[in-house]
Amino acid sequence: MHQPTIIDIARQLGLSKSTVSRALTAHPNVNEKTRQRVLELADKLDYQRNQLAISLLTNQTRTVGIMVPEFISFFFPKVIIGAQEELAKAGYNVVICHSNESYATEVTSAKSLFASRVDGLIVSHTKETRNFDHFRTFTRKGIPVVFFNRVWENEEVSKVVVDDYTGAYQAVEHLIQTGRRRIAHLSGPDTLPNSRSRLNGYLDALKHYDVPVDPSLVISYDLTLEKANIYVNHLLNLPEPPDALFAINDPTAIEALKVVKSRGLRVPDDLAIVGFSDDPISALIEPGLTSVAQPVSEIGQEAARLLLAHLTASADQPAAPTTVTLPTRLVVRGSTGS
Amino acid sequence: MHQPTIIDIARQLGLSKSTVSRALTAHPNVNEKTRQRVLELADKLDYQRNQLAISLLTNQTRTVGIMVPEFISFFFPKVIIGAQEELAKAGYNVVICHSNESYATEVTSAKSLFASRVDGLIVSHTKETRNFDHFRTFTRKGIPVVFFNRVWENEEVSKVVVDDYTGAYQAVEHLIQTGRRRIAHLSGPDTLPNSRSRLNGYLDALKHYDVPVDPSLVISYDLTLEKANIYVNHLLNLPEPPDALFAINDPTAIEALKVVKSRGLRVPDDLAIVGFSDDPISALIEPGLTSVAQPVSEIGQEAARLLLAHLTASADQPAAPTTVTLPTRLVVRGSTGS
DNA sequence: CTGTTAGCGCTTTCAA
DNA sequence: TTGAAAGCGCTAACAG
Repeated sequence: MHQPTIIDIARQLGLSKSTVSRALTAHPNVNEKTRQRVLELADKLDYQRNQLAISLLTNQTRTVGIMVPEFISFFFPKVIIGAQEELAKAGYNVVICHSNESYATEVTSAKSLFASRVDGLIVSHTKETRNFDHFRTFTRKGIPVVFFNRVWENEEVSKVVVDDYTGAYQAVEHLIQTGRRRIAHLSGPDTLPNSRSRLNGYLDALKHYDVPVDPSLVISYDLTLEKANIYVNHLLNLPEPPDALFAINDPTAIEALKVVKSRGLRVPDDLAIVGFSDDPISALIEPGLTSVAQPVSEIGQEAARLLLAHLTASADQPAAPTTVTLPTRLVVRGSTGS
Repeated sequence: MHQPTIIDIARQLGLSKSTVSRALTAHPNVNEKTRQRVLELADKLDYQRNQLAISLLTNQTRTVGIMVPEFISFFFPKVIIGAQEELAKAGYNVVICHSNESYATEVTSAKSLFASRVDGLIVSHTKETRNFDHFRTFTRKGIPVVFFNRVWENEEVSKVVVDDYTGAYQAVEHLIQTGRRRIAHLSGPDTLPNSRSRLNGYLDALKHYDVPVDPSLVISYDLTLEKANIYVNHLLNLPEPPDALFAINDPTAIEALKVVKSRGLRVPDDLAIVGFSDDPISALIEPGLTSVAQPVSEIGQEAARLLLAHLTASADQPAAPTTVTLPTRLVVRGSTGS
């Protein structure tokens, strides 16, 4: 099972390996006839270049790592595809790692990506991540890291986020303007910046419309569906239950919808519901789920563009860390209206 | 931005790089004190081993490539996660490629994975793939390739499939037993083996129950939702429209459901619908979609196990190509019953 | 246009 | 227990 190398080709053709290398890499300084002979034999031997050797030598792999906490929901796969398209145009390959929301796995993956010398990193971290040392390993060595969705706060790295605050604000505004007063919020862990931004949007909308904030209607939880189920039931069991729910994301909102239905209540009459991200499922269920849409593919594209900017920047002319904020858009469906 | 190497450590400690290498790789023949000194300095310098160099030398990357045609639907991500879990246990990393159903992309990805010397491959090919030479590059060099879902036919490679035939048979049997006689089938391209198996299950079920086969009710298409929409409308416009539809997959079935509803018809009264794969969405929509469930994670785990068997087999004791067939299970919901 | 040489970072004999 | 040397497959000066 010996894999042919340029030395095999060189020997069989009575050439030096440099010439073979040149012929194979479309180097100008090679006799056209020589190149033909090399190409032919390479084809015949089914020669496949060894990228490991090249990367070791050139000190670049032309590979980018993408780290996400999960990729079962539509969001992360779509971001990845968006990023991959941009990266592919520039000749970069992509290695995808999903941590399954586990900090330990994230650290291991980061180490492994570093060991295989990726040229850059695009990251949305786990909900457990509080220590970012495994990413500092990269930045300290000048390997660019771009965050999206869940971003490394107070750090000089490029980031792509959406306007979570305004998205949340508009969602709650919509609920108020359609007559709701007791609006609950199922929020994510406050380690996640986007979770906090959405909470702030919620609070400010209430404030702006003089709707009193009831702390018992604001619950922060760990984003598991089991907990969502428990908390929605808890809210509905309250002596004064909410008349609306703004959920941190669509899976939570859909879980809420199931709970409401299973209790024989109606959406939106008994509880209006708004989600976040506009998962395609939202349009398929009944009633349709009102949701704050994010430009998902664009997030990936933007992250890739920022990374490429850093990748192509020269050492003496480094690209400055940039934060790109993309707009959200409220999509109104049956879960909040008629 | 110089990355420290074992030579840096060796120099600073007045050792040879061999000793440093031994200390770092937990080799037994190193003085414990020496090891401590090395480990300490490595930590201080933030030394990270260069996997490229190791792979080049050892001729193994401990990396496995997984190639899928898409990963927006729940199926492929879940297979990947299942495979990844198994592979991680054995100390293998995973590189994920999605071809976006493009043959050209698949070929490019395969070349790139080969160039970076993955130790093995797990593949579900695109619907366009008819030429498998890019996979033969691997098998010919003794690099194991395991197919799943969409498999390389008539080839001595390991495969993981589900019992598509029986799944389809039971779906159609269920439709017949609940009183349907004009059962349409939206089938996939006949380049895909599983598509043909499902078609055969459909045909045999009709035959077994003496339901005449009407060729105008069997439509093979390219799996795009736009076409699905057109063909469902076409079927409903027939002078004698079908009273049931067996769809090749859940997205198609859900598209059909939307079409039926948009025409003011009812499911299942006017058209009963069955899908394939039991996408989680199927339980969320109304009516719930009857579907043939596959053991998705197990497909990935099984594929990983087969690959590992090949990976750990010695050259003189190679693992034999094996085909694993996993069972399907009909999940009945509102789209075919009350 | 082609060959020679050095070396990317690491592991692994073979000697000491 | 440690060091010296060879070499994985390749590219890139430098000479010729």
